[in-house]
Amino acid sequence: MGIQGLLPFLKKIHKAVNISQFKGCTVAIDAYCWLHRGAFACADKLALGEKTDMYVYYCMKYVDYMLKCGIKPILVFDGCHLPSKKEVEKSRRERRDLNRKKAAEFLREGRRAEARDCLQKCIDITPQMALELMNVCRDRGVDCIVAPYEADAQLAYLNKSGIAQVIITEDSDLLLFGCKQVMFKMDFHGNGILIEQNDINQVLEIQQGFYTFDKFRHLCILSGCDYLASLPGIGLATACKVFKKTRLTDIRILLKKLSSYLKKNVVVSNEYIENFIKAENTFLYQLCYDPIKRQVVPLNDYPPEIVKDELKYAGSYPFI
DNA sequence: GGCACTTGTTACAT
DNA sequence: TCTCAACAAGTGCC
Repeated sequence: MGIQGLLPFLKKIHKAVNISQFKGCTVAIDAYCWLHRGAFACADKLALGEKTDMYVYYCMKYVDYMLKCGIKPILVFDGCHLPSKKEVEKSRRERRDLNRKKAAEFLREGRRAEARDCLQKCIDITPQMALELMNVCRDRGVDCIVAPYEADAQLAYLNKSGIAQVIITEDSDLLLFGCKQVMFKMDFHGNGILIEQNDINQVLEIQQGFYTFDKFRHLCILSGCDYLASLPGIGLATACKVFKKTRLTDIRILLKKLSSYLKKNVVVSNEYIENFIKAENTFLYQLCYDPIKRQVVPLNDYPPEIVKDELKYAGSYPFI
């Protein structure tokens, strides 16, 4: 998930922080991360359909800690699946089904430890489980937002618009969506690591005056992301080299010249280039909910030259 | 040696 | 019928 290896790649700019440093701030949280960890503890009960709300109280432990620190938490949940992710969803479901069948097999043979192992691999967070957490939060006066599409874009919107000063997640994609401050790996003591957008070029080392955030987004997409698989043999380090060499800003032209930058033959089809643009549009214009205006808006304003057709598959064009 | 990619382990809690 | 895994170590390529 996210960008393969992005967090270790940015190690140089990791800052050890404690959430209590953000006293007085509003912090938006990728609720799925906590739900998933909480569900892990009761994977067997969930898989066997036994009643449990352990995952809700796991999440509330974090919420209560933040309230105690004088922080205002906002929990953000995923909404609709992106049309472009249909195939991914299908393969995940198939993998879960397979593990569920294997678990049943192990149980019949009395091999309980192996069965539990498989049950943990087929954890899925249902909308029902998310709803239970939302209900407990709302009873406690804690705000929750369900994103029109992915929570990632919604979290970025809250951060960019100044509603939330910090984002808590485990997904490196949040940096690509344009968050200013993202905290990863937060534990029960509130300890975690902070990555700030302003520090990114300390790692990329693109020549002063030529670095833009667009280049960071481009090199991440090129290295492979959720919306577009990488070209064979290209990861973060190789993608970064390309953007250090060139001053081209037109990504279509840059991609066509990829072979000359890499000094090896890479096939860049027109289809790949079009899919690259669609992937980027998903990072730029995915639909979000503005809780102040009370309406659905794109993460960033549409530029005048945008081609509506390119947005259709990206959950970024309204009224489709 | 640096890099991309594969594989095995851990996560949770009692 | 129901929402996303991440990391370290090891391998093999250029």
